[in-house]
Amino acid sequence: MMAVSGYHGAQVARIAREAGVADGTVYLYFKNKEDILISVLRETIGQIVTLSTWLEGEHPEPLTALRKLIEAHFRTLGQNPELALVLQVHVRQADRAIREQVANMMKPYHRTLDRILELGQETGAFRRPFDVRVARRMIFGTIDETVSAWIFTGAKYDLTALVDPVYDMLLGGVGNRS
Amino acid sequence: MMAVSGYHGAQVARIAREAGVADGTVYLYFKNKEDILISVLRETIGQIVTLSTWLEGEHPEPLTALRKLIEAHFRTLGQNPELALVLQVHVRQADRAIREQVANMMKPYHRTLDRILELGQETGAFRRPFDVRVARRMIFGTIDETVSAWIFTGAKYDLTALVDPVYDMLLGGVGNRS
Amino acid sequence: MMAVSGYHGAQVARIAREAGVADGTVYLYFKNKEDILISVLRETIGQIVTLSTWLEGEHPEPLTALRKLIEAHFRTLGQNPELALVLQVHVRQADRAIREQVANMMKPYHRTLDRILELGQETGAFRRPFDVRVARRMIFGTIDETVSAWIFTGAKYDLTALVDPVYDMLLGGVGNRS
Amino acid sequence: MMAVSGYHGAQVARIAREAGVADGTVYLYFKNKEDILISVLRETIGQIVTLSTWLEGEHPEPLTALRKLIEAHFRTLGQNPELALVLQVHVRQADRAIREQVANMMKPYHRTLDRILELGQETGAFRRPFDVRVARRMIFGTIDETVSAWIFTGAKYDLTALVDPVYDMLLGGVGNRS
DNA sequence: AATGAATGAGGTTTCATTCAT
DNA sequence: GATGAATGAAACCTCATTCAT
Repeated sequence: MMAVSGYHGAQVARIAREAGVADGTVYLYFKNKEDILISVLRETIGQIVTLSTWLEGEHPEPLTALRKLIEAHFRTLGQNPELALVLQVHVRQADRAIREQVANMMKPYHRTLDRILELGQETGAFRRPFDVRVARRMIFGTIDETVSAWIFTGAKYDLTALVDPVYDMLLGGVGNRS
Repeated sequence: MMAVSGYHGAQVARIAREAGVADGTVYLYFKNKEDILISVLRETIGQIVTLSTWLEGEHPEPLTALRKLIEAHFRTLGQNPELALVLQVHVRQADRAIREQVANMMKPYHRTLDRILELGQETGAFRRPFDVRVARRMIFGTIDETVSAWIFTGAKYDLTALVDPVYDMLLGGVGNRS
Repeated sequence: MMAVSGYHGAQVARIAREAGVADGTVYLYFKNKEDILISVLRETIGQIVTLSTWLEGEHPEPLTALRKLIEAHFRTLGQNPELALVLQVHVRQADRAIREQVANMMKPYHRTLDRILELGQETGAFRRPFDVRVARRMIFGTIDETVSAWIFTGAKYDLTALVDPVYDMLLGGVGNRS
Repeated sequence: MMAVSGYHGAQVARIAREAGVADGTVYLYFKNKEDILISVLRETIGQIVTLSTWLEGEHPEPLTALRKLIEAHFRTLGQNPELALVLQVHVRQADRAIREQVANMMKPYHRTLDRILELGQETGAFRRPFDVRVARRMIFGTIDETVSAWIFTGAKYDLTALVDPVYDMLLGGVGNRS
């Protein structure tokens, strides 16, 4: 009951209407408006986080793990532009408290990335030396910017088609090493 | 008079208070609330955009141009955390109209990046093949995420110290090509 | 619910208070402040206009029609001093846009008056020659001034008692033709 | 200095600009905004009132006096549409206190009208019986409506051309006495 | 005498939240 | 459980008025 699908970053009245219930009914399921956003986020972010952790276990090879991670991220949001909109746009409209909660939710994801990177450096799959935090921010920033660009242009193309180009780009960088 | 330094994101009353003037005074210098934000942004973004264009002309060598671009971006925002906060946080809280104006302001910057990338591919400074848009989003996304991380942790360290690590990361990627 | 009786001319807060509801409640029934005034006017003017048109059809005899018109006008406003106050005072405080809408609402009334006057001239009930517009303005101006005087003195006496004196006055003028 | 010509029913800033002085300067000549309106009114109404009293003395014959009165009224306002606008429109936008002051200023005018009417009834120039107040309201209402119509259509035609038609109308009424 | 930048009270409108039904 | 009419705090903005220069 009361699927939190229709969060458009708008008035509670609109959320209620899109969920097909009365305004007051919303408050039977959520404490307040902030709680609605948090719930939507927990659901979406949780999905990505859970998937990333599971993938890490499933694919011990760092290169494969990284590729699967990107794929999971793009697939999850690509299948649900509405939720991507919330994540890329509306979260940033929220106040400090919410943004901190989101940051906390994302932490496992960042730690997974860190572990993949560290393991890859140990196994020689990734080159040395680089600061793991810098690399993590590059990976996350690139994914984030790619999703945002996709959202802002109207989510018209297939996001998963960018998994390999982005993966290659992150792996090889722009420089010509030869 | 009425320096636009104190834009902390929210009510006109707060902006006025932080600027040390009465509510109504704000409207002697700005048409409306949106105008305040746009003004702050034009100033900051304009600075980055102008600098990037100038740097491109000054440094014909693509690798140097890219490094200088990152340096200019980090230096401009690093010197003014307050404005960085507006750019990284408050712009995204604004409505569609403002975000589109910001996107337009940023276009020259993106085009500069594209030109640097294309030139680098021609001269062999950058490797082939890669999609310029994907590369541009990686570069911009990485810079953006790096600045955001800096802001969210309280702008405590020196942002320009990250110019070289980020530059190297973007150039080499995470992969081990040997 | 939310009878539009309590329009006393000024702040929405006052209108709300006099209607016994909260400020925000007003906006459940009216789009904005202008809409409140327009609604009150449409109701009152509509009543007078409708009545005048109906009377014109009912009483083909121009003299009777004119008398009935004056009676209808005085009776409608006489029964509702509050609405008369709005019509005689507050409309004139409104901006150009509203006054033009009111002028449009009144047009059928003026046309009815014109038709009665023209018919009366043809049948010989009214004297020739006179400019219908001048006559119409005399009739309307006299009615209007009579109502205004009644309002400004506190609506203490019975307005309908003036139907015959005004009717006689308009018919005979002040001059002594003998 | 500071001719009160440019009262457009608007902001003090506009009045000041049209008078070619700074905002603050207005307050050297007027106590407050209400005082500006009152001054403009005293000037205009005073002119009409003075003229009407003088005319009454100058023309002992009631019929002539009435005609001269209408002429004075139309000529005064006809020569100065700006002031007519204030009188016909902006006064009615003012609050109760101002309207009462205006009513007081107009009293001598109304008394003059009353005296002319009473004298006319005694001399037989005007017919008996009619209630002087009803007649006065007819005369004043007709004049007022005629001026208002002239103003609202943009003050394009010559108002004084209506002196005789209106005078005849008021004298003869619409009825056919034969 | 004159200025005009600054003020801040007060107006309209929105919308998250409540509660009687 | 569900409703949705009603609420009222709070936001933006205007403009008559003041006062240091």
